[in-house]
Amino acid sequence: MKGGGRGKEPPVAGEITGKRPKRKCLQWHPLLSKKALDFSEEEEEEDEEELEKQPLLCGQDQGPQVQCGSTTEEVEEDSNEQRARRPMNAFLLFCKRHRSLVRQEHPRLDNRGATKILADWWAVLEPKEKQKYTDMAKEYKDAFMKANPGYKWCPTTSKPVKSPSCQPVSNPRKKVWSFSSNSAKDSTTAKKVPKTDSMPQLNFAMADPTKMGGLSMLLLAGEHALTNREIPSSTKPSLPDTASEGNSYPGDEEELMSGTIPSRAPDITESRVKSALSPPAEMSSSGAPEGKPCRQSALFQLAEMCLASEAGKMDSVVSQPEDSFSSASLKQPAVKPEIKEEKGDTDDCPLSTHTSAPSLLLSSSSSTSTDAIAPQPSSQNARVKTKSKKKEMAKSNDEDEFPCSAKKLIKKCDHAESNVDSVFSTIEAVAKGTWKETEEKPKKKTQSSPSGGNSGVPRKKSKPKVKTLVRDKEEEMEESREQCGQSSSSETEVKEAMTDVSTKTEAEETSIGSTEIQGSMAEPPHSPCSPSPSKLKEEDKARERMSEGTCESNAETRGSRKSERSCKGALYKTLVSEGMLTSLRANIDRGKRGAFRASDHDANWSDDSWTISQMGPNNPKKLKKSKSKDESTQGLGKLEEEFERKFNSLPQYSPMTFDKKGTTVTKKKKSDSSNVQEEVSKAVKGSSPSQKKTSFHKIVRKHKHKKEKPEAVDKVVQSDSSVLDSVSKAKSCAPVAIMCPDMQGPTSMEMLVGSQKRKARKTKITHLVRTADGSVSPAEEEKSRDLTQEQDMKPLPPQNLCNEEGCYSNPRAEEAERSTAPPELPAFFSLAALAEVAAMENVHRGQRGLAESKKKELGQTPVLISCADQ
DNA sequence: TCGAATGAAAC
DNA sequence: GTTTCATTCGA
Repeated sequence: MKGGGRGKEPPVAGEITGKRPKRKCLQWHPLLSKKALDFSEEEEEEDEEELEKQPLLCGQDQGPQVQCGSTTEEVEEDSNEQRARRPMNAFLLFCKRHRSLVRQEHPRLDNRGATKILADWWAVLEPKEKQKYTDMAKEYKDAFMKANPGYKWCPTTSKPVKSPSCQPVSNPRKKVWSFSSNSAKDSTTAKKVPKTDSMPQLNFAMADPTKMGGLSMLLLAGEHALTNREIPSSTKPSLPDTASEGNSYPGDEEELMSGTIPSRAPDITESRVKSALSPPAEMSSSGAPEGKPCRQSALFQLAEMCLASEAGKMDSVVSQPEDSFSSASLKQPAVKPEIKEEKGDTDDCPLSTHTSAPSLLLSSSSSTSTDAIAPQPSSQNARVKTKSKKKEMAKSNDEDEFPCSAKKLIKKCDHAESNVDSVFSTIEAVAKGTWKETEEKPKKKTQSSPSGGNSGVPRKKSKPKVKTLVRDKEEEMEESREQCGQSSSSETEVKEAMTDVSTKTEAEETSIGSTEIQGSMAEPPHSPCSPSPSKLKEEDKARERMSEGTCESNAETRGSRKSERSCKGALYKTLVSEGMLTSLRANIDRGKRGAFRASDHDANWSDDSWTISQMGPNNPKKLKKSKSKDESTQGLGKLEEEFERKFNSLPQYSPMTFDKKGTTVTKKKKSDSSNVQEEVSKAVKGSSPSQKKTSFHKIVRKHKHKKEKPEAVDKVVQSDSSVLDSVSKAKSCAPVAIMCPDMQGPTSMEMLVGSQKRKARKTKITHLVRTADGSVSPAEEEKSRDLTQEQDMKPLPPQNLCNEEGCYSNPRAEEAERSTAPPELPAFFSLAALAEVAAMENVHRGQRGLAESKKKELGQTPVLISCADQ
C-alpha cells in the first residue's frame, strides 16, 4: 500500500482505465502527482499535502465538493481511488510477508517468479495457516471499510468523469485510507489530521465525532465496540498506550517476555518513536487553525490515557459510571474547559486531583521509560504529562485557567464525572501547552525520555516552586504523587518518593480534607498507564499494576495510611500476579493473535496481541521490509503500526516447509496419495477449488479462443486433472467422495495449484498452455523446474518448522499448533493425528486459537476419517 | 510500465 | 462471468 502504491501512483497519473479516474485528479493536479511522489518519501507530509492538495484541487470546487461529500460514496470512491488502496487480500498479505523469503532463496528470481513460487506456497499452505492470513485480510478489510465506508474496490469508471469537481472534494478524505464521509465537511480538519498519520488523521477527522482521538483506522473500526462499551474511551486510547504501559509493569513485561519481546520491542519502540515524533510534527504543522484537531488527536490520546487512569481511580474510589467518563471525555475537549473556568473555585486547587492524574501519568510514563522496552512511547507520555504538569503548575499563567478550573470543578462536583471532565480539560490545556512546549522544548523531551522517572521529579519540583504558594502545595502534592508513581517504577526512586510523599501526604491531609480522595487518586497514578487496556485482561493487569504500584511504593513506606487500599492492592496484586497474570500470559501466549481475533476483530487491530506475536527474530528481512515500509508510512502512524504489527505477527513459513510441501506436491504429480489429500482437503475447505476450477476453465477457454489446441487443453485438463475432476466432484459431491477418490487413485494432476490456474491475465495465456501430452509449456516447465530445483536444493526435512518457530511468538502455541496441525502435515489427518488433535484440543481447550483451528481441522476430519476408514 | 499470483469486489 | 486492482520490484 504504502511505498509500492505510491510508487505506482506516479505512474498512475498516466494510468489506465479504471483507476485513471481517480488518478485523473492526481494527474489533473500537478501537485497531486508530486504529492504522490512525495508520498513515498514522507507519509505524513504526504497526507497533509494531499489533503491540502485535495482542497487545492477542488479548491474552487469545494462547494461542489461538499456536495460530493454528501454523496460520500462517490466522493469517497474518487478520493479513495486517489489514495486509498484496496485492502490486501489474504494472498497478497501472504505474498508480502513471504516474498522476501522467496527472494532470499532465489535471488535471481524476479518478482514474477517469486510470485509464482508464492502462489505455489499459498496453494500448499495449509488451510489453517491460510486462515490466519484470511482472517488478517478480513480484519484489514473490515477496518478499512469502516474507515472508508463508501469505499469501492472498483472505482466506477464513469464516476470519475462525472465528478472531476467532486473528485477534489473526495480528495480530502482519501489519502491513504480514504475516509469518505466526514472528511468532506472538514477539509481543514482532514488536512490537519493527515499529518500525523494518514490513517489516523482520517480517522480523526472522521471519527472525531467521537473525538476519541482515533488513533488509527483500526481503532476506529474498534470504535463501535468501544463506544458501546462502558469504557470505550479508555480502551481505545489504551490500545496504543497499553503496550507502553504494559512494558512498565512486571506483569506486562512477563507477557512481553513470553511473547517475542525482543523483536517486538524494537518495533514498538520505533513505532512509538515515530508516533511520538509525529504528534509534535502535527502540532507544529497543524499549528494554527486546525491545530486543535491534531492536538486533539494527540491530546486525545493523552486525555484518554488520563481518563483511563482516572477512570481506574474513579472506579477504585468512586464508583461512577464509566460511560459518563467516556462521554465526558469525548465532549470535554472542546467545551468543558470553559465550563470549568466558570465553575472555577480557587479552593479546589489544593485537591489538584487532576494534576495528580497527570502526575500519575507522568509517573507511569517515567516508569515505562525506565523499562527498556518502551522508552519512547513512555517518553511521549512523559513529555505530555510533564508538559501537562508544567502547564498546570507553571503555566498557570496562560493555561492556569484550565487546570484551576478543572480543579475547581472537581471540588464542586465530587462526582467522578466532573472530575474526569476537569481532568480532561486540564489535560487538554496541558496538552496544548505541552505540544507547544514540546516543540519549543525538545530538551525536556530528551531529558524526560532518557532520565525517565528521575527527570520527572526535578522538573515538577522546579516548576511548582516557581508557582504561587498555594499552588506550591498542590505542586508538592503532585510531586509527591509523581514521586510515588515513579517510586513504583523504581524502588530507589520509590523510597525517596515515599519519604517525600509521606511528608507531603500528611501535609495534604492536614491541609485538605480530601486526603482520602487524594490517596485514591495517588494510587491511580500507577494505573493510568494500565487502564487503557481494552480488554478485561488488560484491565486486570491495570488493576494489578495499580495494586502493585500501591503496594510497592505506597504500601511499604506509606503502608500505615493507605493500609486498606494498599492491602487490597497487595491482595489483588498477589492474586492477579499469580492467577490472573498467568491467565493473561497464557492468553497471550496461546492466542497470539488468534484468540484475540476471535474475540473481536475491531479490537484486535488495536490489540497488543498482534504486537505480541511473532515479531521477529525469525525474519529480519520481513521486518526490515515492514520497517522500511513503516518509514515510508511513518505518517500513517498507529494504524499502520498496528497493521504492521499484525502483519508481522502473521506467521512466516520457512521455505523449507514449503519446499517439503512442494516436494510433496511434486511427488503428487508422480504419485500423489498424500499430496492429493492435502489438495483435496484444501479444496474441501473452501471455495478455492471452485475458483481454481473456474479460473482454470477460463484459462482454457481463453486458450481456446486465443489459440491453440482446445483439444490439447481439454486433454490436459483431463490428464492433469483427475484432480480437477475430483475437485469438481467434491463440489458436487460430498467431500468424502472427493477424498476417497483421491485416496484411492492418485490423481495424475496436481491440483492446479497456484500459479497455473489463472495465469495469464487476458493476454498472455500461452505460457500456461499445456501440451496434449500434459507436458507443460516452457514457462510452466521453468516453473516446475524451479520448484523441483528448489526442492532439491533445499534439504526439506531438517527444519521446516524452525523458521516457523521463530515466527511464532509463543512457543506454546506453536508447539500446540504444530502438534495439532503441523504445517508439514497434509491437510488430511490420520486417525491418530485426529486423536492427537482432539487430545490437544481438550488440553488446550482454554486456548481459542488452537481450539478453533483444531475445530476447523476436525470439521474436515469427518470426511477424512471416513476416507481413512475406507 | 508490465507482469506473476490470488482474492475480493464491481460491473 | 469478466474485469480491476491490491503488493512487489526486476526487467
